[in-house]
Amino acid sequence: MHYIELERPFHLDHTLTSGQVFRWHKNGNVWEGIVNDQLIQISQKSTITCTCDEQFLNNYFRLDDDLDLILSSIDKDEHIHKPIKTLYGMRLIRQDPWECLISFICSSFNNVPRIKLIIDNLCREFGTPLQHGYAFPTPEALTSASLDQLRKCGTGYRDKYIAETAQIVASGLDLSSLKRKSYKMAKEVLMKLPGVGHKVADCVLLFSLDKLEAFPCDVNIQKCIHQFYGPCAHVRKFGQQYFGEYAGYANHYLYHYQRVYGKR
DNA sequence: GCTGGACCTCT
DNA sequence: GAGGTCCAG
Repeated sequence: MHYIELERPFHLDHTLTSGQVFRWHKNGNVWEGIVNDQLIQISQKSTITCTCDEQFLNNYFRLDDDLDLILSSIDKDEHIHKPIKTLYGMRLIRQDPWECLISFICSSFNNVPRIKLIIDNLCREFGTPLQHGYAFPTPEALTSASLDQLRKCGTGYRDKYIAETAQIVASGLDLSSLKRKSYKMAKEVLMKLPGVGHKVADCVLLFSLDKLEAFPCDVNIQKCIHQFYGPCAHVRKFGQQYFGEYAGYANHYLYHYQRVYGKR
């Protein structure tokens, strides 16, 4: 067990409950999740207690991002200021691109509890058994699954998207290599995959491919933007231009704040 | 490039 | 109705 004193702002609960990852759950005050085939346990009081080392934390939770600098750059008005104050310390996570891609293909026209259920099922049925739980299924493992098996996991009409995308990735599409491409180029590649439109592509770019200018537009974000900044035809374009190179952080603060505090 | 309808599944 | 995408027109 590692005890780590962080000098940078970090709020574990906000980060893990903000809807960017689907395989973490909280036992008492300890978060448990499987990342890269490893069971990670982590809790936060004044310091971090974790089964993983500091290097893992820095990479996975993007502690190398200068959060204060980023937040001050997106802190343009009262509408974003409130989420920033309330959720201060929330960070984007650097996920595995493949897991992120399949997770967000499952997210279309769906809700978070069901997304989690589908992913749990896929891991149990097609993931390598580990000491505690299951690894996320490999592209090859999902390629060998029948549509019927996928659908039994609760994927619904997304079964064929998953199967076809797995086939393409297993055939040699290197998702990680998209990190070296521009936002625009990487997005073009992603949007050729079945089940991947603008929104899913932007989630994968933001949460796993280091494209912090990505601005995923779901119904919540559209509601926020229209409510705060008036009707505009192109919400994504507006968000990226208004908030700049860290638009993705602005997006996620708005999104999570809207989900937790914006319900009426 | 834009618009409207269908779509698994479960509350 | 739920964190959209696909297909036609």
